[in-house]
Parts: sequence; structure tokens; C-alpha cells
Amino acid sequence: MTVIKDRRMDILQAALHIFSKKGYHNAKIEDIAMEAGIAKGTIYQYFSSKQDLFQQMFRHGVERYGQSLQEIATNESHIRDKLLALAQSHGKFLEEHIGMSEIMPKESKLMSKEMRCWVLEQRDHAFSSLEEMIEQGIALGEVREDTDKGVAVLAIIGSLFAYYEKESRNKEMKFEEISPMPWVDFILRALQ
Amino acid sequence: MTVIKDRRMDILQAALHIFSKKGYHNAKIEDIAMEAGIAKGTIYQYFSSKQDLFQQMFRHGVERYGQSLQEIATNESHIRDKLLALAQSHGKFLEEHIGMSEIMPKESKLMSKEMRCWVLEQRDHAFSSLEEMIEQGIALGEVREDTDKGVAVLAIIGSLFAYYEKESRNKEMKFEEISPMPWVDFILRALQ
DNA sequence: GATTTATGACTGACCAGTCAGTTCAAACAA
DNA sequence: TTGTTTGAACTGACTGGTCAGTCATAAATC
Repeated sequence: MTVIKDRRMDILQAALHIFSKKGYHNAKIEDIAMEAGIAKGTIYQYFSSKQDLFQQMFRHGVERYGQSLQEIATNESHIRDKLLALAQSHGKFLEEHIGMSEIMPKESKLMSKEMRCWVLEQRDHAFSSLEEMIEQGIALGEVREDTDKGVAVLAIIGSLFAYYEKESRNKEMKFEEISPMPWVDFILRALQ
Repeated sequence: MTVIKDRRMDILQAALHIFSKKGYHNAKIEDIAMEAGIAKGTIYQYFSSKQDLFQQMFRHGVERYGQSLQEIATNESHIRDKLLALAQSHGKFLEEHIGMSEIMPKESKLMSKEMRCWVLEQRDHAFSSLEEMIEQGIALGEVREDTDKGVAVLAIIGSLFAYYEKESRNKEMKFEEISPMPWVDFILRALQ
């Protein structure tokens, strides 16, 4: 069993950790290099700049989140199970990418125009998956027919983030240990 | 009619504008000074540091938001009207403090421990007001008795932010022109 | 020993915060 | 009324520290 080191991946991991902990501007390239166990200069072999590193790291995270969301939203199960899985996946993501949601880059300088577009596309993608989920729910008679899909999706996402943030802050718990049931029940009421 | 200039207020206003537009780290003290029509040094007559200015500006905004939220949540009207007023007030706030919600400081360096505590207190305050709103709704028979108040409040706040963000991004509209009705209807369904 | 990859001291740009100097309105003196 | 003093408020050139990015050199790999 040989361990193949993927420097690029090491750096991406380290960047995620450091950026999450310190935020973009307080994270030094040297911090990230140290975390990855390499020297500062090496980072510039794989990434052209701090901003480039940040964007690639961000992209990586968004892709993974979107992927798992889509899988859940479009599988065969009942709406209740989907919501539950969605929440659990969200918790797991927060656990692994702790702080990722905290550094969602609002500053325009951090994101190229293309990147910004890409993120919005990804979001629309995710939203479509969730709307499809609602539609399937309607088809199965699990969701009211007159549900405003667009608003429902926004409410699901918005409240999911708020719920996990509040719960994790109040109780000293790992994200994965937070019970999603109260959230699921509340959302179901709005849908049924 | 004499115009009494309140330098402190001028600076606070300028800071809100510049910080909102550029984010904390990309906002230069000189930018803020220029926006306020004064010289850089003058800012240090009123605020001890960039961070101090940021915190006082932030505090100012949070106080105003919390105040109007409490007024709405605890007045005499029906739950539907309260939700509507809440959304309208939120839109108005976003219009005036555009970008405020974007710079919610996640970086620990930007906020002293006391400040962080204060913000959490304010949030708890706001949440209590909203829980009280739900209770009043239950008392009036407008809200289901078995509603989980905590989760309901989180969902209301979380989805409100998400709704306004999405709507403002999709349609090229002022925040105040966004119709809160679809959001109100969705939330009411969950409560009734 | 040639080529690829890694290193870390160095440089130049940037900007928060300082402070010596300026302004000006109001208080006082003539 | 006019000239003079005072000091609080303001100014902006300057300083010192920070850090992204470079590159000559070293180590590793083939």
C-alpha cells in the first residue's frame, strides 16, 4: 500500500481548514503552507495566487455540496425521508467543512465574474433539484398541490441553515449530532 | 434653519456605505473619510481604530433592526399582518443598509468578545419577541397549538433572509418593491 | 547529471495609525 | 467695531509593520 501524496489536494485541504478558521484576509499563505507541511513557494507551483487558491477551494466545496443535494432530492424516497437526508447531509457537510458557510465570499474582489456566475448557476441547479423534489412530492400526493415551489425551496434552504447554526451555537454539539426532526416536522407542515 | 453637522453620524453613515460595498478589509479608512467629506485623521478623533468604527457602525445597525422587529412582533395585530410588516420592515432595512447583512462579521478578529456576546443577546431578544408573537397567535387561535416555537422562529428568520436575497438577485428590483406575499403565505401554512 | 520540484530569504506594495502643523470660530481686549 | 488670542477640530504626509508573490539555490527524482 503506497501512499501517493497529492500535493494539490493537501494544499486544498489545508486552505479549507485555514480559510475557514481565519477568514480570507487573516489567513496567511504561510499558515496554509505550514498546515500542508510544505514551504510557501510550493503553493505557487499549484496555484497562481492566493485568490486562485481560494476560488479553487471554494469551487471544490460547492461542487460536493451540490452533488449530494442533487442525489438526495432526486432519489425515489418519500418527501419526509428526503428532508431528513438533506438535513443530515447538511450536518455532515458542516462537520467536514466547518466554517465553509462562514466564508461565503461576499467581497467582490475575491471572486472573478466567471466564478460568481458559476456559483449562481450551481445554486440554480440546486434549486431546480429541490423544486423537482417538491413536484415529485405533489405527484405522490405528499405535498399540497398549490404549493409555491420557488418560495418553498427558499424557505427550506434558508431555514435549514438558520436551524443548524442556532442549534450548534446553543448546544455544545457536533453538527452531525443535531437532531433534524424538529426542522423536518416544521417544513412538512408547510408542505402538507 | 441651521444645519448642524454631526461628524460622528456622518462617519458612521459613510462607514456603513463603504464597508457594505467593499467589505471590511478592502475598505480603506481614507475611502470612508472621503465619503464623509473629511480627512483621514479626523476619523481618529471619533473612533479609536478601524475595528472600533466597524463595531460601532454594526451595533448601530443591529439596534435599529432589533427595535423595529420588536415593535412589530409585540403589537396588537393579527399574525398575518405581523408577518407582512416584518417582511416590509426587512425590505426597508435592506434598502437603507444595503449590504449590511453581507458583512455580518464572522471573523473573530473583527469582534471583541463583549461585542460578540452583545450580538448574541440581541439575537436572543429578537427571537423572544418572535416567540411571543407565535404565542399570541396561538392565544388568538390563529396558530396551531402544537407549533414548535423555537423552530418556527428560526424558519421565519432564515427563510425571510433567503427570500429577499433571491428575489432581489433575480428581479432587478428595489428591496422595498419586492412583494412579501408569497413568503407570508408559505409561512402561514406552516403555522396554521 | 539533467530535469523536475521544493525552499525560504527577500522585495515592494499597501495601509492603519500618528502627529506636527493649519484653520477658524468664538472669547476677549482695545 | 476692529484687532488679537486661544484651543479644539481638522489635515495629510509620513512611518512601521505586514504579507503576497518572486527567484536564486537546494533537494529530490529519474
